[in-house]
Amino acid sequence: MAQRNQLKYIILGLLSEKKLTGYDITKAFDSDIGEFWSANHSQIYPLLKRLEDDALITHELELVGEKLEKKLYSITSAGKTVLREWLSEPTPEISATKDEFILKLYFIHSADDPLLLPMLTEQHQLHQAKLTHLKNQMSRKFPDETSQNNLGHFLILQHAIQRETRYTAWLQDIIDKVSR
Amino acid sequence: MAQRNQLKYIILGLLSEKKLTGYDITKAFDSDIGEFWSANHSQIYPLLKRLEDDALITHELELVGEKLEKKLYSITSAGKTVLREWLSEPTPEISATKDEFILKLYFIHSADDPLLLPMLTEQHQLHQAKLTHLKNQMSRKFPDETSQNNLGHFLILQHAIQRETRYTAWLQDIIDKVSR
DNA sequence: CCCTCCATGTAACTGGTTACATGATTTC
DNA sequence: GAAATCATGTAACCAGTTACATGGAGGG
Repeated sequence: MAQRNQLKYIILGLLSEKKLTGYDITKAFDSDIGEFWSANHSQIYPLLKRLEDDALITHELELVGEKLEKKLYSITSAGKTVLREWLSEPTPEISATKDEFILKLYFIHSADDPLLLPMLTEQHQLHQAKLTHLKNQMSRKFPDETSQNNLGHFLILQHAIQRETRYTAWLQDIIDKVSR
Repeated sequence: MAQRNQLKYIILGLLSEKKLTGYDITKAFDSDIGEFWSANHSQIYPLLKRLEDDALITHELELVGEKLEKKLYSITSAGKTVLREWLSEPTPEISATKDEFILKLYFIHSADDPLLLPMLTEQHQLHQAKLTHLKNQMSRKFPDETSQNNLGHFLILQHAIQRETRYTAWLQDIIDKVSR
């Protein structure tokens, strides 16, 4: 997608909470944020430089051990303004959910197609695993059902769990009908 | 996404049903397939050329009126093989659902944030509209609840309707809690 | 004759992935 | 001392968007 840099806002959003290195930001996509977005370090480092050029962030050097200097980035007030503006803007797009399985399914015209059942069971397993993972995340991050100072994260997890629950149920339903 | 060309398979899939021009394929993304995928003609035309170079499709010229020649593309048997192989392959990725609203929500930490309620109501309206549209599509395309020779399309519509139903209910639930 | 739709292309640019490349620190 | 992890970058490439560009056919 050659769209308006959304990664930019993720970085600003993360830095608005605390100071982070490029490496920390990269890591964030393996955990929390990885649940619904992805990015590689090769994309992050150049973007950090660009954001600093635009004065939305700055960095200070921190010495680790003898030689290793890491760059601790923090958001500037200009950066905070840009972030807040983005949050305030309307979000009128409903992304086209590019799910490859759904795409394949579109080209399965008949219930008799021998590919159908294997496809369905594979996806069911995947989404079941994802659901389990999400539920674990939920009980790890929000053990006492209070969303504390992290309402957004709580809601997103809740949303994802509902989505995967619905997805697996849908698949199960088709499996039942097809294999009957 | 710089991933394995999925558009390629969409084109092969569409051509496996009937002969189409580049224009027809472009149009397909405004209706049926547009429900879950998007593509521009500027991406389609060069790809058609590439697929023809790879002998997965061919074209014949058809004269319209006096001068206008349109290219009617059809799939070759090599193309059919490639399509079938793609359908047979596992689909082990769960795409990261890049939903900008979800992203924004992640950075809303408190229920007191004045941006929260407007965001929620905006999204509720959008997804409600989408749901209505999908239901219309369903009754237009499958008026008598039989999925005929188009099982895949039927299932995808069903899935999308369930997804949007779930999405709007989730939003409504948060709205109720926040505005209470 | 004008407007809409049919029809096909190219160019410039941005976003994102994969691969290349290097070196320090920590842990076992 | 070896392996895993921390830490930062660049280069090549592919996917996808926006804009540029052209012209015929059909309907009113």
